[in-house]
Amino acid sequence: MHDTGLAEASGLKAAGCRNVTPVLNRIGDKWSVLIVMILARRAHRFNELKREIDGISQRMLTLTLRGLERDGLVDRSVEPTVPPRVTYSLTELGQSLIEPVEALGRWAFAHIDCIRAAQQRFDAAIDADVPAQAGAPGALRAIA
Amino acid sequence: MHDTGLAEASGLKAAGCRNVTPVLNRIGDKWSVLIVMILARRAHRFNELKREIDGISQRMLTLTLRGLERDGLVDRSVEPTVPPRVTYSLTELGQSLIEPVEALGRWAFAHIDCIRAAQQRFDAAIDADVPAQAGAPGALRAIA
DNA sequence: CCGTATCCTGGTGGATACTG
DNA sequence: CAGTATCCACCAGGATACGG
Repeated sequence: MHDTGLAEASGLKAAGCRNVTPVLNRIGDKWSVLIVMILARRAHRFNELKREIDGISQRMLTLTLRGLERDGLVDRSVEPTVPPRVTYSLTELGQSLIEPVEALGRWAFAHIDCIRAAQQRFDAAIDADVPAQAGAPGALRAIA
Repeated sequence: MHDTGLAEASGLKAAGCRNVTPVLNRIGDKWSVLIVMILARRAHRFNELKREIDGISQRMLTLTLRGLERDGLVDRSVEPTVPPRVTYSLTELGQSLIEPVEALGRWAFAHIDCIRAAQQRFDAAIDADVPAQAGAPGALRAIA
């Protein structure tokens, strides 16, 4: 395992985390990654995105798009026709994000079964330990 | 319908996203990645983690740890001494997460300046467009 | 030391109605 | 079409107190 990166002893610990955190906040939110992945295929217009995602509110689409634009990941171009024609696309920076995100996606895809199995084992163990009746004070089990 | 690669040029549709989303919810939360990265260096005991993170509440530490354990990323071992000695460490699965997360970390580190520059440009443009007086209805600008 | 139970607040995000 | 403005429900998560 090459250790070129973050987890190296002391140096990058705090520094590395402080750099990753804001990025995580962005890609960790409900819609950003999804939008980036959709725009990775091709540029989309506003309502095109809204239809494709379906489940997102206008508000959140606008907000997320603004955030991505602010971070320089997405480009917003307006053709001053009437009605206005607004097209969203990935910037170079945005495209460079695809690779690490896909790496994560591949990891998720590769291990999803493993994770689900672990979850079921865990939940089963809980039930075994706690044959408790309804209403009994549980053990912080808001996990399930 | 097994799509081996997540995002071939045109690929990555809903199926891929549904696999990534739960993972994103985990690594996207406030503490999970941080904990995983700390445990990547060495196993820690509960209060050791609490001290190292400092800013986290017991509640969230417990909750996050439980979540990671449930997903099979973290192993919790209790030595039945008194007082109890509980040690948390990464499982194999947990260790395999380090690589893609570090990839993201490297991306963040490499582009953080670029992002901050974009943000400042964006904010400056907003201020230029809106020399508005205080109290004026702004344009969804809860971004800054 | 390692948690759990309870209370409470602030922010996230959905629904809805309105505009250019 | 492409947003904005406003209201509101929900719950993540901090503070605190207690228990094995």
